[in-house]
Amino acid sequence: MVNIQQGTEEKILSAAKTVFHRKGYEGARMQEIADEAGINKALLHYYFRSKERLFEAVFSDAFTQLMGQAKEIFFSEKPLNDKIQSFLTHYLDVITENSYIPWFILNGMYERPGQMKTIFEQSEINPLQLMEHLRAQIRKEYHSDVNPLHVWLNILSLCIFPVVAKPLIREIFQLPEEVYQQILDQRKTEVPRFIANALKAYENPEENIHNESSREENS
Amino acid sequence: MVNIQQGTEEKILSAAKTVFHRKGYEGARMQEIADEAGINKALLHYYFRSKERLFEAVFSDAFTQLMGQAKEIFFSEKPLNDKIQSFLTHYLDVITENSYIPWFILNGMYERPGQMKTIFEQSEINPLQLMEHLRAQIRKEYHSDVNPLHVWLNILSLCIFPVVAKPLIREIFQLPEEVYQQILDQRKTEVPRFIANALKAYENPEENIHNESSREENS
DNA sequence: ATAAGGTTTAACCGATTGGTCAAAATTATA
DNA sequence: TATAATTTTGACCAATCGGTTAAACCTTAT
Repeated sequence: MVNIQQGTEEKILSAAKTVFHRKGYEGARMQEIADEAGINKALLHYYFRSKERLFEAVFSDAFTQLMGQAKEIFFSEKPLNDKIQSFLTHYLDVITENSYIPWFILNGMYERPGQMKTIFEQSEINPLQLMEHLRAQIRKEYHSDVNPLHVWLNILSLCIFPVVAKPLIREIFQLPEEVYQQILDQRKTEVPRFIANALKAYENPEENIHNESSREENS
Repeated sequence: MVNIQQGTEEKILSAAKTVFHRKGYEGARMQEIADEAGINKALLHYYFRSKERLFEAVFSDAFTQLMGQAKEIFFSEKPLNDKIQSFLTHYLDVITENSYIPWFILNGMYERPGQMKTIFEQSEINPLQLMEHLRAQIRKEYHSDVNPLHVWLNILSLCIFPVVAKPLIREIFQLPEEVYQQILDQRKTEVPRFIANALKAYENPEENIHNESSREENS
């Protein structure tokens, strides 16, 4: 009984993931999800009560899949260069299987902002601890007091944006899928190198508003 | 007659922009656009025939507004550092008035990929020329043969992603609107500096697949 | 064999949606 | 002033949508 029950529920989640990932909450149709799962539409409500709850289940899974391992990577003791390369490798592996995941997560923040809050509360990410860890690492490896939030934003930007913007960039440059994939593969080494070079030459910025507003610590 | 006609059409475009920017194609309602414009819903079809055509008109305007001046900036003879700062200043000014524009454009590529093609064909962007211009400039200013597409992707990533991901980052870090705005303002100088530092120390990558696949030119 | 519980289904519902239309109102022209 | 052209409107349409329900079916327990 348990096996059969989990079978249907997991089929629904897998189908919902496929449809929500490509079309977002508003664009997804419950009938399409049911068709994808090979079941009657009423079963969607039997197991998940509503479209919204089904979406939240899918979003939570996606966020965990993308950011869960990122936490381990960034809290490890590896050099920053290695961390970035590990994160990019992990991230691009996730993207290979779920190419819509970054757009899906960003889109979820726009379509259902209120509902996403509880998912982050459950994600156990401690951003301030992450910033402190990053700050200490930058000091040790690059002798710089740069605001770690900017560095972290730069790392995320360089890793995630080229994937999210893939349809746009491919259209502008008329690039085939496999050429763009090669470019993304190259970035596994390009991005860590770019960041390492930037940090090597970094000078302390004149002011540091993030520190002023969130944590009183200065050295 | 002409004045009155343009008045209604422009009211529709302004209202459509407001609604499409926030809710995307699927989430926007024609009745809501009509309400926003203060007119009867049938007029939307009288002037634009369909929801899709109205969306395309709005998308085209948005793309021109965001990337039109970027072309001038990047084809100018200014130093690269100044170009990036100008682009960021322009970009953040556009964002101040239309905060959803970057997401709207990226999202448009996912929601209506087919329809966006004609808009790029009309945009008169010559990406290969832009890449050559950038390559020459990097050689002259930084004595590097780095693939300009990577540099350009890096510039776009660092400029655009923090705006697109604003809801996500603010949620993760629990940042108030004005604190995040200050962070974005800081990036007007942080990003050009980060890029300049990275380029100063750049070493030529071992392989260069973009060149292999699109242009046979090597030095 | 029967009962209970869980799963599944076809049919249905009310609400919403993009789009249409004939007529009225307004504006422009002769 | 009369007519033509354009703009605007209220009413309406068919299709779609998320969700519900009673009944049938299947599995498990007694």
